[in-house]
Amino acid sequence: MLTVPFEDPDMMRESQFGARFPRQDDVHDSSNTDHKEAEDDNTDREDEEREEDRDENGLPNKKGPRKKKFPNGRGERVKVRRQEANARERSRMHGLNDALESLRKVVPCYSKTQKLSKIETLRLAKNYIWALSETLSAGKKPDLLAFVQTLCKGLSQPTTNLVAGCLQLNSRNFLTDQNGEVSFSGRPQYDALYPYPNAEMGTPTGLSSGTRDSAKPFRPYNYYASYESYYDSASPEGNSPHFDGQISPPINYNGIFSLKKHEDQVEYSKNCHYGMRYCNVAGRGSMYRVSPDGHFPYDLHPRSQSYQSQDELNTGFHN
DNA sequence: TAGGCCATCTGGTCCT
DNA sequence: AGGACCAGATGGCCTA
Repeated sequence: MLTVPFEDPDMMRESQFGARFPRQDDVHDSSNTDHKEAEDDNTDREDEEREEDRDENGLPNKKGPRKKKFPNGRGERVKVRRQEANARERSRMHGLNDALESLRKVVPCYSKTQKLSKIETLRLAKNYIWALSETLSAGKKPDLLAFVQTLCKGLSQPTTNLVAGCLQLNSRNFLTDQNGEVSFSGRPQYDALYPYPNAEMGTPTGLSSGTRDSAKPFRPYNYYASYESYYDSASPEGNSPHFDGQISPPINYNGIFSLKKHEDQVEYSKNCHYGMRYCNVAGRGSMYRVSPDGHFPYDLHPRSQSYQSQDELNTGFHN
């Protein structure tokens, strides 16, 4: 239950996140609410008094917002409606925040203790969708650094640090410049961030060797160039003035690229802590799950299969 | 202390 | 008429 009953002022003062936020009566008069109630009761009378305080042109002498004048009894009804509207608005915003919290949980780097801000959550989600879309459409094993750089594009430095930290990267490797561009400098802790170091750029989808040779040495790669190749014509961040609202992320698999519907949200929440898990492949209506165990996002598996390592992968992103 | 982030209130607009 | 949605204003909390 997100909505706190409006009738309970004490409850109203506690947000769902535990913080105390002021109500309007706090703002105007923090001493007590009785004064506010008394003030409300006198609304109509005040209107009458203000009516007398006018200049020769009939304009009010007092500065500040004027209260509307209502016939007898109507002011009270307007007040009630305003209170009800406030309650609905609070409920609506709580629902919005709840949805945002759900979004936080399915983008990388979810943390209960260090929550992403609203705007950063939206940016990261957009980048995440973009990066996954690009990876799927490319049909190649991702360059993880490029993937992370895409995730961090346009994010604030603290959020970039958080993402990098979640991936056990040295955040200094992902420097965000003044334009929001993320550039790479330095050598990544490749084995730590890339669970399948055998990745061979250019390996066709589903044809990866699948071997996990963690001893394979890190191969130098032009990460920034790879990253840029993701954006020949568009950027996931607002740096490209043509992106927002005009360019959609790449569509994959015959134009079908969808998150699992919310109708069984419980299962969705259970299975999707890490992020996007299901996609409708080739319009066949089958739900496939991207298996981190199978070198996500290359190997698509029927949803019926279970992957014990999913939680392990989630651990890498969520702390 | 300034700035970022947030919840809340509020009035306006649009839609049913 | 009433509800949903939106944006501006406001003030509290937190952090660098």
